[in-house]
Amino acid sequence: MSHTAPRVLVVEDEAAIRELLVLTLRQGGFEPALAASAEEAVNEIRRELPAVLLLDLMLPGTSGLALAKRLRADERTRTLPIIMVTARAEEQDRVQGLEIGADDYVVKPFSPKELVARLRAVLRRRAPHHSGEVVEIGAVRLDPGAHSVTCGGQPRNLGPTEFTLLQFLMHHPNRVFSRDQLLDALRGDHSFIGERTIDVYVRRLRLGLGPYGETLIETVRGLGYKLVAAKA
Amino acid sequence: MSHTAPRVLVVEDEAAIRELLVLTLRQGGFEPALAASAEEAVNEIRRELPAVLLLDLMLPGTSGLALAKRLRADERTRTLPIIMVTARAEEQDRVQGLEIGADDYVVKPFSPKELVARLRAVLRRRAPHHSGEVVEIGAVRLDPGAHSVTCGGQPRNLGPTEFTLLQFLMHHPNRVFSRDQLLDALRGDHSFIGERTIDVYVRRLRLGLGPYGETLIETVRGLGYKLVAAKA
DNA sequence: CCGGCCTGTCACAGCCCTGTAACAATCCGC
DNA sequence: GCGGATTGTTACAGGGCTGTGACAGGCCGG
Repeated sequence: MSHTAPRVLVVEDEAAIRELLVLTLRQGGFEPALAASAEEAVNEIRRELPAVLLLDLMLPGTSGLALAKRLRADERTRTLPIIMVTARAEEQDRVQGLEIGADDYVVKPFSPKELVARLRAVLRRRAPHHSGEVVEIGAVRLDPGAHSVTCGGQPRNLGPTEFTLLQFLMHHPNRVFSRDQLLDALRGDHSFIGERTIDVYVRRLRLGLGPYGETLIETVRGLGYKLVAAKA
Repeated sequence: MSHTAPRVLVVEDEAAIRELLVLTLRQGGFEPALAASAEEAVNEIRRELPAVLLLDLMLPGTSGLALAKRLRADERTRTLPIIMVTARAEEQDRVQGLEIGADDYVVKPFSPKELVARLRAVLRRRAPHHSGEVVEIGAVRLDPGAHSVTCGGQPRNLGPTEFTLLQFLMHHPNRVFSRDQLLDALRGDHSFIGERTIDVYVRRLRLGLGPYGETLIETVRGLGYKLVAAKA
Protein backbone atom coordinates (compact mmCIF):
# COMPACT_ATOMS: atom_id res chain seq x y z
CA MET A 1 0.00 0.00 0.00
CA SER A 2 1.40 3.34 -1.07
CA HIS A 3 1.94 5.98 1.55
CA THR A 4 -0.98 8.28 0.85
CA ALA A 5 -1.09 11.96 1.70
CA PRO A 6 -2.98 12.69 4.92
CA ARG A 7 -6.53 13.74 4.23
CA VAL A 8 -7.42 17.15 5.61
CA LEU A 9 -11.07 18.13 5.71
CA VAL A 10 -11.57 21.87 5.34
CA VAL A 11 -14.81 23.25 6.76
CA GLU A 12 -15.12 26.77 5.48
CA ASP A 13 -18.03 28.70 4.00
CA GLU A 14 -16.14 31.36 2.06
CA ALA A 15 -15.21 30.00 -1.35
CA ALA A 16 -12.18 32.25 -1.75
CA ILE A 17 -10.57 31.06 1.46
CA ARG A 18 -11.41 27.46 0.57
CA GLU A 19 -9.52 27.79 -2.68
CA LEU A 20 -6.55 29.29 -0.90
CA LEU A 21 -6.53 26.49 1.63
CA VAL A 22 -6.75 23.84 -1.06
CA LEU A 23 -3.70 25.21 -2.82
CA THR A 24 -1.77 25.53 0.39
CA LEU A 25 -2.60 22.01 1.48
CA ARG A 26 -1.71 20.46 -1.88
CA GLN A 27 1.55 22.35 -1.80
CA GLY A 28 2.24 21.04 1.69
CA GLY A 29 1.68 17.42 0.72
CA PHE A 30 -1.84 16.98 2.02
CA GLU A 31 -4.96 15.80 0.30
CA PRO A 32 -7.69 18.39 0.80
CA ALA A 33 -11.37 17.55 1.13
CA LEU A 34 -14.03 20.23 1.25
CA ALA A 35 -17.19 21.07 3.13
CA ALA A 36 -19.02 24.39 3.06
CA SER A 37 -21.14 23.77 6.15
CA ALA A 38 -21.27 21.68 9.28
CA GLU A 39 -23.82 19.40 7.65
CA GLU A 40 -21.62 18.74 4.66
CA ALA A 41 -18.74 18.12 7.01
CA VAL A 42 -20.69 15.49 8.90
CA ASN A 43 -21.53 13.70 5.68
CA GLU A 44 -18.01 13.84 4.44
CA ILE A 45 -16.66 12.52 7.72
CA ARG A 46 -19.18 9.73 7.72
CA ARG A 47 -17.98 8.82 4.26
CA GLU A 48 -14.35 8.72 5.15
CA LEU A 49 -12.63 9.71 8.32
CA PRO A 50 -10.01 12.39 7.56
CA ALA A 51 -6.69 12.64 9.34
CA VAL A 52 -7.31 16.19 10.54
CA LEU A 53 -10.16 18.66 10.59
CA LEU A 54 -9.50 22.29 9.68
CA LEU A 55 -12.50 24.06 11.14
CA ASP A 56 -13.70 27.60 10.76
CA LEU A 57 -15.53 28.63 13.89
CA MET A 58 -17.77 31.08 12.09
CA LEU A 59 -20.12 29.10 9.91
CA PRO A 60 -23.65 29.76 8.68
CA GLY A 61 -26.16 27.42 10.29
CA THR A 62 -24.54 25.06 12.76
CA SER A 63 -21.48 26.77 14.19
CA GLY A 64 -18.05 25.27 14.14
CA LEU A 65 -18.09 25.00 17.89
CA ALA A 66 -21.29 22.97 17.84
CA LEU A 67 -19.82 20.70 15.20
CA ALA A 68 -16.71 20.14 17.27
CA LYS A 69 -18.78 19.20 20.31
CA ARG A 70 -20.78 16.79 18.24
CA LEU A 71 -17.66 15.14 16.93
CA ARG A 72 -16.23 14.82 20.41
CA ALA A 73 -19.39 13.06 21.53
CA ASP A 74 -19.17 10.36 18.87
CA GLU A 75 -16.99 7.37 19.49
CA ARG A 76 -15.73 7.26 15.96
CA THR A 77 -14.62 10.88 15.80
CA ARG A 78 -13.64 11.47 19.40
CA THR A 79 -9.95 11.47 18.71
CA LEU A 80 -10.12 13.26 15.36
CA PRO A 81 -7.63 16.12 15.62
CA ILE A 82 -9.22 19.53 15.13
CA ILE A 83 -7.46 22.72 14.19
CA MET A 84 -9.61 25.79 14.63
CA VAL A 85 -9.51 28.69 12.24
CA THR A 86 -10.55 31.94 13.86
CA ALA A 87 -10.87 35.43 12.46
CA ARG A 88 -9.22 36.99 15.44
CA ALA A 89 -7.24 35.79 18.37
CA GLU A 90 -10.03 36.60 20.71
CA GLU A 91 -9.67 35.32 24.18
CA GLN A 92 -13.22 34.01 24.13
CA ASP A 93 -12.71 31.95 20.99
CA ARG A 94 -9.55 30.46 22.34
CA VAL A 95 -11.16 29.49 25.61
CA GLN A 96 -14.13 27.93 23.86
CA GLY A 97 -11.84 26.08 21.54
CA LEU A 98 -9.77 24.67 24.34
CA GLU A 99 -12.90 23.62 26.19
CA ILE A 100 -14.03 21.38 23.41
CA GLY A 101 -10.52 20.09 23.10
CA ALA A 102 -9.26 21.57 19.88
CA ASP A 103 -5.71 20.49 19.23
CA ASP A 104 -4.49 23.81 17.89
CA TYR A 105 -5.70 26.97 16.25
CA VAL A 106 -4.57 29.36 13.58
CA VAL A 107 -5.58 32.98 13.23
CA LYS A 108 -6.61 34.61 9.98
CA PRO A 109 -4.73 35.83 8.12
CA PHE A 110 -2.27 32.97 8.40
CA SER A 111 0.78 32.13 6.38
CA PRO A 112 0.80 28.89 4.35
CA LYS A 113 3.98 27.85 6.10
CA GLU A 114 2.45 28.28 9.50
CA LEU A 115 -0.61 26.28 8.56
CA VAL A 116 1.39 23.40 7.16
CA ALA A 117 3.67 23.42 10.16
CA ARG A 118 0.78 23.19 12.58
CA LEU A 119 -0.85 20.41 10.59
CA ARG A 120 2.36 18.42 10.61
CA ALA A 121 2.78 19.02 14.31
CA VAL A 122 -0.70 17.79 15.10
CA LEU A 123 -0.25 14.69 12.96
CA ARG A 124 3.14 13.97 14.47
CA ARG A 125 1.64 14.27 17.91
CA ARG A 126 -1.17 11.87 17.04
CA ALA A 127 0.99 9.44 15.18
CA PRO A 128 2.26 7.64 18.28
CA HIS A 129 -1.34 6.97 19.18
CA HIS A 130 -2.53 8.34 22.50
CA SER A 131 0.33 10.57 23.53
CA GLY A 132 3.47 8.96 24.90
CA GLU A 133 1.83 7.11 27.72
CA VAL A 134 3.46 3.89 28.83
CA VAL A 135 1.08 0.95 28.97
CA GLU A 136 1.73 -2.12 31.07
CA ILE A 137 -0.31 -5.31 31.26
CA GLY A 138 0.99 -8.32 33.09
CA ALA A 139 4.62 -8.79 32.18
CA VAL A 140 4.34 -6.77 28.98
CA ARG A 141 5.36 -3.14 28.89
CA LEU A 142 4.97 -0.84 25.94
CA ASP A 143 6.58 2.57 25.73
CA PRO A 144 5.33 4.61 22.77
CA GLY A 145 7.89 7.34 23.32
CA ALA A 146 10.82 4.97 23.05
CA HIS A 147 8.94 2.73 20.64
CA SER A 148 10.03 -0.19 22.75
CA VAL A 149 8.37 -3.29 24.13
CA THR A 150 9.60 -5.46 26.96
CA CYS A 151 8.32 -8.82 28.18
CA GLY A 152 9.28 -9.50 31.76
CA GLY A 153 12.20 -7.13 31.38
CA GLN A 154 13.37 -8.73 28.15
CA PRO A 155 13.39 -6.23 25.29
CA ARG A 156 11.44 -7.39 22.26
CA ASN A 157 11.74 -6.24 18.71
CA LEU A 158 8.50 -5.65 16.88
CA GLY A 159 7.83 -4.34 13.39
CA PRO A 160 5.81 -1.14 12.98
CA THR A 161 2.52 -2.86 12.28
CA GLU A 162 2.89 -5.34 15.11
CA PHE A 163 3.77 -2.50 17.45
CA THR A 164 0.67 -0.52 16.51
CA LEU A 165 -1.48 -3.61 16.79
CA LEU A 166 -0.18 -4.38 20.26
CA GLN A 167 -0.65 -0.80 21.32
CA PHE A 168 -4.24 -0.81 20.18
CA LEU A 169 -5.01 -4.08 21.93
CA MET A 170 -3.35 -2.94 25.14
CA HIS A 171 -5.52 0.15 25.16
CA HIS A 172 -8.61 -2.09 25.01
CA PRO A 173 -7.81 -5.23 26.99
CA ASN A 174 -10.28 -8.07 27.46
CA ARG A 175 -12.35 -7.04 24.51
CA VAL A 176 -12.87 -8.94 21.30
CA PHE A 177 -12.17 -7.15 18.03
CA SER A 178 -13.16 -8.39 14.63
CA ARG A 179 -10.58 -8.45 11.88
CA ASP A 180 -12.37 -5.53 10.31
CA GLN A 181 -12.05 -3.48 13.43
CA LEU A 182 -8.38 -4.27 13.77
CA LEU A 183 -7.87 -3.29 10.15
CA ASP A 184 -9.52 0.04 10.90
CA ALA A 185 -7.21 0.56 13.81
CA LEU A 186 -4.14 -0.21 11.71
CA ARG A 187 -4.91 1.30 8.33
CA GLY A 188 -7.96 3.53 8.72
CA ASP A 189 -11.42 3.18 7.37
CA HIS A 190 -10.93 2.59 3.71
CA SER A 191 -8.25 -0.01 3.28
CA PHE A 192 -8.76 -2.75 0.75
CA ILE A 193 -6.69 -5.27 2.62
CA GLY A 194 -7.97 -8.78 2.97
CA GLU A 195 -9.13 -9.76 6.42
CA ARG A 196 -6.88 -12.74 6.57
CA THR A 197 -3.87 -10.48 6.60
CA ILE A 198 -4.75 -9.70 10.21
CA ASP A 199 -4.11 -13.36 11.02
CA VAL A 200 -0.60 -12.99 9.79
CA TYR A 201 0.04 -9.86 11.81
CA VAL A 202 -1.37 -11.49 14.90
CA ARG A 203 0.96 -14.37 14.34
CA ARG A 204 3.94 -12.07 13.87
CA LEU A 205 2.97 -10.22 17.02
CA ARG A 206 2.69 -13.46 18.97
CA LEU A 207 6.09 -14.52 17.75
CA GLY A 208 7.49 -11.13 18.57
CA LEU A 209 6.27 -11.39 22.15
CA GLY A 210 8.04 -14.70 22.63
CA PRO A 211 6.65 -17.09 25.27
CA TYR A 212 4.03 -14.57 26.37
CA GLY A 213 2.51 -14.21 22.94
CA GLU A 214 0.44 -17.35 22.92
CA THR A 215 -1.30 -16.71 26.23
CA LEU A 216 -1.62 -12.95 25.90
CA ILE A 217 -3.44 -12.81 22.61
CA GLU A 218 -6.41 -15.10 22.40
CA THR A 219 -8.29 -16.24 19.34
CA VAL A 220 -12.07 -16.03 19.56
CA ARG A 221 -13.27 -18.34 16.89
CA GLY A 222 -15.70 -16.80 14.44
CA LEU A 223 -15.24 -13.33 15.92
CA GLY A 224 -11.65 -12.18 16.03
CA TYR A 225 -8.95 -11.65 18.63
CA LYS A 226 -8.58 -10.21 22.09
CA LEU A 227 -5.82 -9.41 24.50
CA VAL A 228 -6.38 -11.00 27.89
CA ALA A 229 -5.15 -9.25 31.02
CA ALA A 230 -3.78 -11.60 33.64
CA LYS A 231 -6.29 -12.62 36.32
CA ALA A 232 -5.76 -11.66 39.91
CA MET B 1 -19.82 -12.50 11.58
CA SER B 2 -23.49 -13.12 11.37
CA HIS B 3 -24.31 -16.21 9.40
CA THR B 4 -26.83 -14.44 7.21
CA ALA B 5 -25.29 -12.49 4.35
CA PRO B 6 -26.30 -8.82 4.34
CA ARG B 7 -28.72 -8.04 1.53
CA VAL B 8 -27.45 -5.44 -0.92
CA LEU B 9 -29.91 -3.92 -3.35
CA VAL B 10 -28.24 -2.96 -6.62
CA VAL B 11 -30.01 -0.24 -8.62
CA GLU B 12 -28.38 -0.20 -12.02
CA ASP B 13 -29.82 -0.07 -15.52
CA GLU B 14 -26.90 -1.54 -17.46
CA ALA B 15 -27.19 -5.31 -17.45
CA ALA B 16 -23.46 -5.89 -17.87
CA ILE B 17 -22.55 -3.86 -14.81
CA ARG B 18 -25.34 -5.53 -12.86
CA GLU B 19 -23.84 -8.92 -13.59
CA LEU B 20 -20.42 -7.76 -12.55
CA LEU B 21 -21.79 -6.36 -9.32
CA VAL B 22 -23.69 -9.53 -8.53
CA LEU B 23 -20.55 -11.61 -8.89
CA THR B 24 -18.50 -9.20 -6.81
CA LEU B 25 -21.10 -9.09 -4.07
CA ARG B 26 -21.47 -12.86 -3.90
CA GLN B 27 -17.72 -13.17 -3.75
CA GLY B 28 -17.60 -10.65 -0.91
CA GLY B 29 -20.18 -12.50 1.17
CA PHE B 30 -23.23 -10.40 0.38
CA GLU B 31 -26.60 -11.38 -0.97
CA PRO B 32 -27.36 -9.28 -4.04
CA ALA B 33 -30.83 -8.11 -5.00
CA LEU B 34 -31.50 -6.36 -8.29
CA ALA B 35 -33.46 -3.43 -9.62
CA ALA B 36 -33.11 -1.90 -13.07
CA SER B 37 -34.90 1.35 -12.29
CA ALA B 38 -35.93 3.56 -9.42
CA GLU B 39 -39.45 2.19 -9.59
CA GLU B 40 -38.27 -1.39 -9.33
CA ALA B 41 -36.06 -0.36 -6.45
CA VAL B 42 -38.97 1.12 -4.54
CA ASN B 43 -40.95 -2.07 -4.98
CA GLU B 44 -38.07 -4.22 -3.94
CA ILE B 45 -37.43 -2.10 -0.87
CA ARG B 46 -41.09 -2.22 0.07
CA ARG B 47 -40.98 -5.98 -0.20
CA GLU B 48 -37.94 -6.40 1.99
CA LEU B 49 -35.69 -3.73 3.43
CA PRO B 50 -32.10 -4.37 2.32
CA ALA B 51 -29.07 -3.72 4.48
CA VAL B 52 -27.48 -1.34 1.98
CA LEU B 53 -28.41 0.36 -1.26
CA LEU B 54 -25.92 0.46 -4.12
CA LEU B 55 -27.27 3.23 -6.29
CA ASP B 56 -26.27 4.35 -9.75
CA LEU B 57 -26.88 8.06 -10.10
CA MET B 58 -27.56 7.88 -13.83
CA LEU B 59 -30.80 6.03 -14.31
CA PRO B 60 -33.46 6.25 -17.03
CA GLY B 61 -36.68 7.78 -15.74
CA THR B 62 -36.44 8.75 -12.11
CA SER B 63 -32.81 9.59 -11.37
CA GLY B 64 -30.83 8.02 -8.60
CA LEU B 65 -30.64 11.33 -6.85
CA ALA B 66 -34.42 11.66 -6.83
CA LEU B 67 -34.74 8.14 -5.49
CA ALA B 68 -32.28 8.88 -2.73
CA LYS B 69 -34.18 11.99 -1.70
CA ARG B 70 -37.42 10.02 -1.67
CA LEU B 71 -35.89 7.38 0.55
CA ARG B 72 -34.54 9.97 2.92
CA ALA B 73 -38.01 11.46 3.23
CA ASP B 74 -39.63 8.19 4.24
CA GLU B 75 -39.47 7.18 7.85
CA ARG B 76 -38.87 3.53 7.07
CA THR B 77 -35.93 4.11 4.78
CA ARG B 78 -34.43 7.22 6.33
CA THR B 79 -31.50 5.42 7.82
CA LEU B 80 -30.96 3.00 4.95
CA PRO B 81 -27.28 3.33 4.04
CA ILE B 82 -26.72 4.44 0.46
CA ILE B 83 -23.56 4.03 -1.56
CA MET B 84 -23.59 6.01 -4.78
CA VAL B 85 -22.07 4.72 -7.97
CA THR B 86 -20.92 7.51 -10.23
CA ALA B 87 -19.36 7.42 -13.66
CA ARG B 88 -16.78 9.97 -12.72
CA ALA B 89 -15.64 11.80 -9.64
CA GLU B 90 -17.36 14.93 -10.77
CA GLU B 91 -17.53 17.65 -8.24
CA GLN B 92 -21.19 18.22 -8.93
CA ASP B 93 -22.12 14.59 -8.38
CA ARG B 94 -20.20 14.49 -5.17
CA VAL B 95 -21.80 17.61 -3.80
CA GLN B 96 -25.27 16.43 -4.73
CA GLY B 97 -24.60 13.10 -3.18
CA LEU B 98 -23.39 14.58 0.04
CA GLU B 99 -26.40 16.86 0.16
CA ILE B 100 -28.81 13.99 0.22
CA GLY B 101 -26.59 12.27 2.75
CA ALA B 102 -25.10 9.38 0.85
CA ASP B 103 -22.87 7.34 3.09
CA ASP B 104 -20.16 6.78 0.56
CA TYR B 105 -19.57 6.63 -3.13
CA VAL B 106 -17.51 4.60 -5.56
CA VAL B 107 -16.31 5.75 -8.94
CA LYS B 108 -16.53 3.62 -12.06
CA PRO B 109 -14.48 1.73 -12.81
CA PHE B 110 -14.01 0.40 -9.31
CA SER B 111 -12.15 -2.62 -8.04
CA PRO B 112 -14.12 -5.45 -6.43
CA LYS B 113 -11.98 -5.18 -3.35
CA GLU B 114 -12.71 -1.52 -2.97
CA LEU B 115 -16.43 -2.03 -3.32
CA VAL B 116 -16.50 -4.79 -0.74
CA ALA B 117 -14.36 -2.75 1.62
CA ARG B 118 -16.68 0.22 1.42
CA LEU B 119 -19.76 -1.92 1.91
CA ARG B 120 -18.27 -3.48 4.98
CA ALA B 121 -17.21 -0.10 6.33
CA VAL B 122 -20.70 1.29 5.93
CA LEU B 123 -22.32 -1.70 7.61
CA ARG B 124 -19.82 -1.67 10.41
CA ARG B 125 -20.49 1.99 11.01
CA ARG B 126 -24.23 1.48 11.21
CA ALA B 127 -24.03 -1.39 13.64
CA PRO B 128 -21.26 -0.41 16.03
CA HIS B 129 -20.84 -3.77 17.62
CA HIS B 130 -23.97 -5.32 19.04
CA SER B 131 -22.01 -6.04 22.17
CA GLY B 132 -23.89 -4.57 25.09
CA GLU B 133 -23.86 -5.06 28.79
CA VAL B 134 -22.61 -7.68 31.12
CA VAL B 135 -25.32 -10.05 32.31
CA GLU B 136 -25.08 -11.81 35.66
CA ILE B 137 -27.41 -14.41 37.11
CA GLY B 138 -26.49 -16.25 40.26
CA ALA B 139 -22.88 -17.30 39.99
CA VAL B 140 -22.82 -17.03 36.22
CA ARG B 141 -21.46 -13.95 34.52
CA LEU B 142 -21.48 -13.28 30.79
CA ASP B 143 -19.51 -10.46 29.16
CA PRO B 144 -20.39 -9.96 25.49
CA GLY B 145 -17.56 -7.50 24.90
CA ALA B 146 -14.92 -9.91 26.07
CA HIS B 147 -16.92 -12.91 24.85
CA SER B 148 -16.21 -14.54 28.17
CA VAL B 149 -18.24 -16.50 30.69
CA THR B 150 -17.36 -17.14 34.31
CA CYS B 151 -19.03 -19.43 36.84
CA GLY B 152 -18.31 -18.38 40.39
CA GLY B 153 -15.18 -16.63 39.18
CA GLN B 154 -13.97 -19.63 37.20
CA PRO B 155 -13.57 -18.80 33.52
CA ARG B 156 -15.48 -21.18 31.26
CA ASN B 157 -14.85 -21.89 27.65
CA LEU B 158 -17.92 -22.09 25.46
CA GLY B 159 -18.24 -22.57 21.74
CA PRO B 160 -19.90 -19.83 19.67
CA THR B 161 -23.31 -21.48 19.58
CA GLU B 162 -23.34 -22.33 23.27
CA PHE B 163 -22.33 -18.77 24.06
CA THR B 164 -25.17 -17.32 22.00
CA LEU B 165 -27.63 -19.76 23.49
CA LEU B 166 -26.61 -18.86 27.03
CA GLN B 167 -26.77 -15.18 26.22
CA PHE B 168 -30.29 -15.52 24.90
CA LEU B 169 -31.46 -17.52 27.89
CA MET B 170 -29.88 -15.11 30.37
CA HIS B 171 -31.75 -12.25 28.76
CA HIS B 172 -35.02 -14.10 29.38
CA PRO B 173 -34.64 -16.00 32.63
CA ASN B 174 -37.38 -18.16 34.12
CA ARG B 175 -39.15 -18.49 30.83
CA VAL B 176 -39.65 -21.64 28.80
CA PHE B 177 -38.61 -21.67 25.16
CA SER B 178 -39.53 -24.31 22.64
CA ARG B 179 -36.81 -25.82 20.50
CA ASP B 180 -38.20 -23.88 17.57
CA GLN B 181 -37.85 -20.60 19.42
CA LEU B 182 -34.32 -21.39 20.46
CA LEU B 183 -33.46 -22.28 16.89
CA ASP B 184 -34.81 -18.93 15.75
CA ALA B 185 -32.70 -17.18 18.35
CA LEU B 186 -29.60 -19.03 17.21
CA ARG B 187 -29.91 -19.24 13.46
CA GLY B 188 -32.64 -16.84 12.44
CA ASP B 189 -36.12 -17.54 11.25
CA HIS B 190 -35.56 -19.76 8.28
CA SER B 191 -33.25 -22.55 9.26
CA PHE B 192 -33.73 -26.14 8.23
CA ILE B 193 -32.06 -27.61 11.24
CA GLY B 194 -33.70 -30.46 13.05
CA GLU B 195 -35.14 -29.64 16.44
CA ARG B 196 -33.21 -32.37 18.15
CA THR B 197 -30.01 -30.51 17.47
CA ILE B 198 -31.04 -28.10 20.23
CA ASP B 199 -30.85 -30.97 22.70
CA VAL B 200 -27.25 -31.44 21.81
CA TYR B 201 -26.42 -27.78 22.21
CA VAL B 202 -28.18 -27.64 25.55
CA ARG B 203 -26.10 -30.57 26.65
CA ARG B 204 -22.91 -28.94 25.42
CA LEU B 205 -23.88 -25.75 27.22
CA ARG B 206 -24.55 -27.64 30.44
CA LEU B 207 -21.21 -29.34 30.17
CA GLY B 208 -19.54 -26.02 29.44
CA LEU B 209 -20.99 -24.49 32.59
CA GLY B 210 -19.56 -27.28 34.73
CA PRO B 211 -21.28 -28.04 38.04
CA TYR B 212 -23.72 -25.16 37.57
CA GLY B 213 -25.00 -26.40 34.25
CA GLU B 214 -27.37 -29.06 35.49
CA THR B 215 -29.23 -26.83 37.92
CA LEU B 216 -29.17 -23.67 35.85
CA ILE B 217 -30.81 -25.00 32.72
CA GLU B 218 -33.96 -26.94 33.32
CA THR B 219 -35.79 -29.27 30.99
CA VAL B 220 -39.54 -28.73 30.70
CA ARG B 221 -40.88 -31.91 29.32
CA GLY B 222 -42.97 -31.57 26.20
CA LEU B 223 -42.21 -27.85 25.92
CA GLY B 224 -38.53 -27.07 25.83
CA TYR B 225 -35.94 -25.54 28.15
CA LYS B 226 -35.63 -22.64 30.54
CA LEU B 227 -32.92 -20.96 32.55
CA VAL B 228 -33.82 -20.72 36.23
CA ALA B 229 -32.59 -17.80 38.30
CA ALA B 230 -31.60 -18.67 41.83
CA LYS B 231 -34.53 -18.78 44.28
CA ALA B 232 -34.72 -16.31 47.10
C1' DC C 1 22.57 -0.73 -7.59
C1' DC C 2 22.11 -3.89 -4.04
C1' DG C 3 20.40 -6.03 0.05
C1' DG C 4 17.42 -6.08 3.86
C1' DC C 5 13.14 -5.16 6.00
C1' DC C 6 8.31 -4.73 5.80
C1' DT C 7 3.94 -5.74 3.63
C1' DG C 8 0.20 -8.31 1.80
C1' DT C 9 -1.34 -12.68 -0.19
C1' DC C 10 -1.72 -17.50 -0.93
C1' DA C 11 -1.95 -22.53 -0.22
C1' DC C 12 -2.18 -26.09 2.74
C1' DA C 13 -2.65 -28.67 7.01
C1' DG C 14 -4.99 -29.17 11.18
C1' DC C 15 -8.37 -28.31 14.38
C1' DC C 16 -12.79 -26.92 16.00
C1' DC C 17 -17.50 -26.55 15.27
C1' DT C 18 -21.75 -28.18 13.34
C1' DG C 19 -25.51 -31.04 12.54
C1' DT C 20 -27.16 -35.70 12.46
C1' DA C 21 -28.07 -40.37 13.61
C1' DA C 22 -28.20 -44.07 16.68
C1' DC C 23 -28.77 -45.83 21.03
C1' DA C 24 -29.54 -45.51 26.15
C1' DA C 25 -32.12 -43.48 29.82
C1' DT C 26 -36.03 -41.30 31.66
C1' DC C 27 -40.75 -39.90 32.14
C1' DC C 28 -45.75 -40.38 31.71
C1' DG C 29 -50.33 -42.53 31.37
C1' DC C 30 -52.51 -46.72 32.05
C1' DG D 1 -44.99 -52.58 35.79
C1' DC D 2 -45.63 -51.75 30.68
C1' DG D 3 -45.25 -49.40 26.53
C1' DG D 4 -44.82 -45.32 24.03
C1' DA D 5 -43.05 -40.90 23.95
C1' DT D 6 -39.61 -37.76 25.19
C1' DT D 7 -35.03 -36.63 26.38
C1' DG D 8 -29.85 -37.59 27.39
C1' DT D 9 -25.61 -39.19 25.56
C1' DT D 10 -22.25 -40.52 22.37
C1' DA D 11 -19.95 -40.93 18.09
C1' DC D 12 -18.99 -39.33 13.60
C1' DA D 13 -18.66 -37.10 8.86
C1' DG D 14 -18.32 -32.79 6.70
C1' DG D 15 -17.32 -28.09 6.39
C1' DG D 16 -15.49 -23.93 7.98
C1' DC D 17 -12.05 -21.35 10.38
C1' DT D 18 -7.47 -20.59 11.84
C1' DG D 19 -2.29 -21.38 12.13
C1' DT D 20 1.67 -21.59 9.55
C1' DG D 21 5.25 -21.26 6.18
C1' DA D 22 6.59 -19.41 1.95
C1' DC D 23 6.78 -15.86 -1.48
C1' DA D 24 6.60 -11.63 -4.54
C1' DG D 25 6.68 -6.81 -4.52
C1' DG D 26 7.73 -2.22 -2.51
C1' DC D 27 10.40 0.81 0.16
C1' DC D 28 14.58 2.49 2.11
C1' DG D 29 19.28 2.96 3.43
C1' DG D 30 23.93 1.91 2.33
